[in-house]
Amino acid sequence: MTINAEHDRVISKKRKRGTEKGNELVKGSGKLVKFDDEDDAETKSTHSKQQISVPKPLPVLEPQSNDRRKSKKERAKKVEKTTENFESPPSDVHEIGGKATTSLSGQIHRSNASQPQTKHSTHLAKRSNAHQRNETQVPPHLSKKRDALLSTRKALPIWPHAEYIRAALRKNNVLVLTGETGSGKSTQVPQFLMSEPWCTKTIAITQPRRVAAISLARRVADEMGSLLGNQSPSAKVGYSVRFDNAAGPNTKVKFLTEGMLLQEMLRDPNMSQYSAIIVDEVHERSVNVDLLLGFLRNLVAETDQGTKRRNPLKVVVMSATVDVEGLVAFFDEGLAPLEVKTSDSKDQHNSCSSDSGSGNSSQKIPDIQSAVAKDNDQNARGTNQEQIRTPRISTCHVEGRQYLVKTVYLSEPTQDWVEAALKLIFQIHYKESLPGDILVFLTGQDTIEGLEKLVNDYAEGMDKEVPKLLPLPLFAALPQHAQQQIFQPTPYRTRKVILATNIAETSVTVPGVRFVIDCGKSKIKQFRNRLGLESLLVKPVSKSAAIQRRGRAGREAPGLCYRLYTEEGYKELEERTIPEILRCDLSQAILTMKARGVDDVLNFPFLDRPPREALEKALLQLLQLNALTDVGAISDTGLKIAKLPLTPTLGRVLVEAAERDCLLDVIDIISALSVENIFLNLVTEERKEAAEVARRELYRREGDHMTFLVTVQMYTEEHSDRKSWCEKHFVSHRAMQNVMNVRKQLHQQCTSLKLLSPHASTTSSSSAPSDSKTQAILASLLRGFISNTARLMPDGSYKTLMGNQLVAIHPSSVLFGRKTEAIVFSEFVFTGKAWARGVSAVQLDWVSEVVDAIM
DNA sequence: GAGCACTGC
Repeated sequence: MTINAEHDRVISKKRKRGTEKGNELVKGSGKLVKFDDEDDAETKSTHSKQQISVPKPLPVLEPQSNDRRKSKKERAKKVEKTTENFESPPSDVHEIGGKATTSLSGQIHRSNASQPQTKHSTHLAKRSNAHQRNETQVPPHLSKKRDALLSTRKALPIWPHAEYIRAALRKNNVLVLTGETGSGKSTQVPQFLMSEPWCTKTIAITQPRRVAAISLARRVADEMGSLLGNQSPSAKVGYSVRFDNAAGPNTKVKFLTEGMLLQEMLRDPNMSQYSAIIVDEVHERSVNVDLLLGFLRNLVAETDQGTKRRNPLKVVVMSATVDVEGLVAFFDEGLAPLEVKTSDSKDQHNSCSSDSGSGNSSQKIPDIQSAVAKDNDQNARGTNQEQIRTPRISTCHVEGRQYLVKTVYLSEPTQDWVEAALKLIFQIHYKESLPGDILVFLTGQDTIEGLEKLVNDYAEGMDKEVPKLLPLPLFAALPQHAQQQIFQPTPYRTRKVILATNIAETSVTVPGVRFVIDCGKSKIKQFRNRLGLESLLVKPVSKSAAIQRRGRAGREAPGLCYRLYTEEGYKELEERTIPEILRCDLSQAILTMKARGVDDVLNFPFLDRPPREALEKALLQLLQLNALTDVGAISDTGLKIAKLPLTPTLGRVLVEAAERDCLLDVIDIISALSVENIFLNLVTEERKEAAEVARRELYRREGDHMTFLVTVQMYTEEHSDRKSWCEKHFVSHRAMQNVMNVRKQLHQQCTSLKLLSPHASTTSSSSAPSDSKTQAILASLLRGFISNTARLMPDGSYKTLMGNQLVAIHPSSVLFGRKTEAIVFSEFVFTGKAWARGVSAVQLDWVSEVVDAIM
């Protein structure tokens, strides 16, 4: 049943029944099977099953005010009690001193350190304090904060492992550290290492996302009693993300995004300013992290052989889930074969492991264990003698802090998980007392908005005694202020229902969630090499993603996770999400490798090796862009492109524009292409029509790219009130601010790459672009996007010039519905149909001109 | 005729 059909059904039913309310919902719903969930969802079959009883009559709800206060008090009591009984931190104190929760605007909501701040006077604390005193004068308010935080730090599961971690890295250059959410690894490990004898320079610690890098840096600065790098020259903690560098001359611990470190690596291949690189959140397996690990493996192998660096580079690889063996083998294979011999390699794998987080267990330092010897290594050397492996890669595992979450499956599979989710939302709402918000994982904006409407419609008919339901959508394209709503305190007698995409899986931590509903699907991007087309389709999630989603229910208290699929369905899921590097267009990654000096990309140490076809396709593409020479070496053009924060195609467009004397215009266009949609997505017909009129002065018949140019130009020329200019034209002000950031960065980089004269004006000509200018701009676009061209067919459809692939102009394009002899487009996406987005009209002979120039 | 999950430089 579609959302709309369901919606109609609901409405008509509501009209008929009037007062029967939400109870109706659960009737006829598939029965749910419930399992007790220990740690391991995979072993369910042995667990006792129980049928969830379908709709109880309306639960009698106690007066909420008392109820809520009482339960809070009770919980507080529980914390105290636990603290008395155990030396280890109470499990209620979740993530103390660990990650700060970040909202999307970068605001930080730190978890309260509810740990009583008693005076600890262990020798560790003394040592730490004395150490700090000797170094610099710390302003009193900073040292006060630092001392207050110390007890919280000591309560972290990772704290007892400090000495082990230090010893491991004194002995070996590589440490693989697994630690679950809340273990404190991201904040503590750099602090453990910074006063080590080998640590004469900076420690870098990478994060996949900007907000994480910034909030962790703030947290660690507080813990160390330091300012941030840009606040004072003496600051010891800093961060570096795009558009925001807060690292100072004395920065000892530097948090940065993976992409930022890769860029630094292009300038300084040996990472000579760092003593250690900590790569965090490796399990997310971004393309950047895969490249980093490959580069680091080579670097470690080089320093292992005593070249280039004075002190060997230390590498810590940190990951949440366990693929220790794989990571250990990965780094070990890079090292030179060892001469010595030893007994059975299997027994050598003893690692440090925390004692279920109880904290006081591991004061004794375990032996540093060795990497597992690889069989094929031995075979390669053609000897029957057993090889000795001196320990070379250390491992360590630290428990996290997570409450138990029960998992509930459907007893029968369902096609309509929107309906199933709707039923469950109300079932939970009627059955479970407050507080406890619901987080629903859905696939996209469409289903989210559909379900939001359904929940609202149903909720209208609820009894007045029943607490209210507040559905809140959450997806990346949602305006900032709307996203902020999930961080607002829940109103009195209300339960929030957050309807989210997988943005809530990693990027945004939603507070207050006790119930998770997981539809088991998500939209996955997959690049098709042969067509040069990326598809975005709804696919089943992996087990690890499902586990991650479930974990969102247990961050503040024990929780419940409802999976809108059967237990059998769960077992059939892939173990892990396919790493991005196996799914994406590799041209940018390959260019980065070439720029970093990797000549033989086919034999680059990939953690997961992309298929040869994908690598070759990317090489071919780079060759076509003249980023590589005929022999496959990086060209001058390629080097320039690699340093730009753009895909190789867009980088090539920019270089071409410099030659065709339209660089400033093309920078404006590319800046607009680099951010999310600059034109607001409008819902109602009324607003859509109003927008059509208001944007008339922006739209250009040449297509989207010239429209972007005019929009950016008019925006920059608006000096009085840009915000109201945006409102007037139904343009996203936030997107335009991002455009201006990118534009400024591109101006700077083009200047330093000598594509732009330092004296050039920073604004493109304000008057409407002449025909010849327009043609130069479109020719530059064609140079990069020559394979993204299509011609009009007699039947009115478009087919790509290379590949004869059917393609339609996307409804968001200003050329939507228009017929023109040929088009060039900057995006080629398949979502049920092949769409061209970012489309410009061109003439066929321009296309052949560019083709001739390339051949 | 109809629609994009999420990061990052």
